[in-house]
Amino acid sequence: MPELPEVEIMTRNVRRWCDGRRLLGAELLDPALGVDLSGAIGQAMGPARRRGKYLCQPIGAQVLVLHFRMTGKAVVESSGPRKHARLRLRVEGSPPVAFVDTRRLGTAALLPAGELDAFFAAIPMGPEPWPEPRDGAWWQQRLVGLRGHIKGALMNQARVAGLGNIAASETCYRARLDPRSRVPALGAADWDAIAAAVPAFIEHVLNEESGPEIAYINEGRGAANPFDVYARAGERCGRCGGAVVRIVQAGRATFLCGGCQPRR
DNA sequence: AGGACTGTTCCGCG
DNA sequence: GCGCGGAACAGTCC
Repeated sequence: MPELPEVEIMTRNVRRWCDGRRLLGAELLDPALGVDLSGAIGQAMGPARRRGKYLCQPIGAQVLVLHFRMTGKAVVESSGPRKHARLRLRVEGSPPVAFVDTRRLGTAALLPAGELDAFFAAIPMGPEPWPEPRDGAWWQQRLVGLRGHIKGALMNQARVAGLGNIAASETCYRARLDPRSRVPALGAADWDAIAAAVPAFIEHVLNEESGPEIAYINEGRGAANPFDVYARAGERCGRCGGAVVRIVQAGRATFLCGGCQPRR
């Protein structure tokens, strides 16, 4: 699924496609999505915003909340209907905007704008790591009490929102930290390194992937891999020349350089 | 054929 | 009670 930077890109795109325009119609192509937009037809759409990995699109007095899970995307259908579209919004003066989601794990909800805060309050989701500056002390405080490895801790949405499987590997790489290091073993310098690595990674992805549609590196053969270690097992580390390896943590793939990410 | 996959939630275990 | 890891969800692509 899209992680924080990809959802940020999609949010900016949706804002450009929808903000200030009227919703002319909605097609629910996958009833399992379970969202009824009939009451929102004709309403003006406001600026989309992001919270964690959620995208929120105001429509009149309501908000459409999307979560993309593993394979979801918000796309503009400028060249016709897309395969795996689950929901299509017809937008005044703009091509349709579709929620495309191959594996259909994504979710959607439509709620009164006034209930959005309560909606998020009911989801265990910590504060945003970006764009507000966060220092090492902030990170240490957010992850205090966790005893597992740092990679899993970085992905803990209840502590800090938005970082996913790729961000966790890439953050550890940038921080020169073995992702298997236990949280209690980290020192002040490690927390500072994490604090610097996270925004650097997010902004790198925003620069690399911004465009009308985010690309999954395992999708087709087109997209170049914008990451330093993710999906680069067997390649050389661009920093020390060591070998990038793939390991499994909690059932998920982790990538790291065996040469320059010592364990704490 | 079998496994992998940018996420979340539920369950059992320690 | 809390934290952790595995399984399940689902479809496609090697």
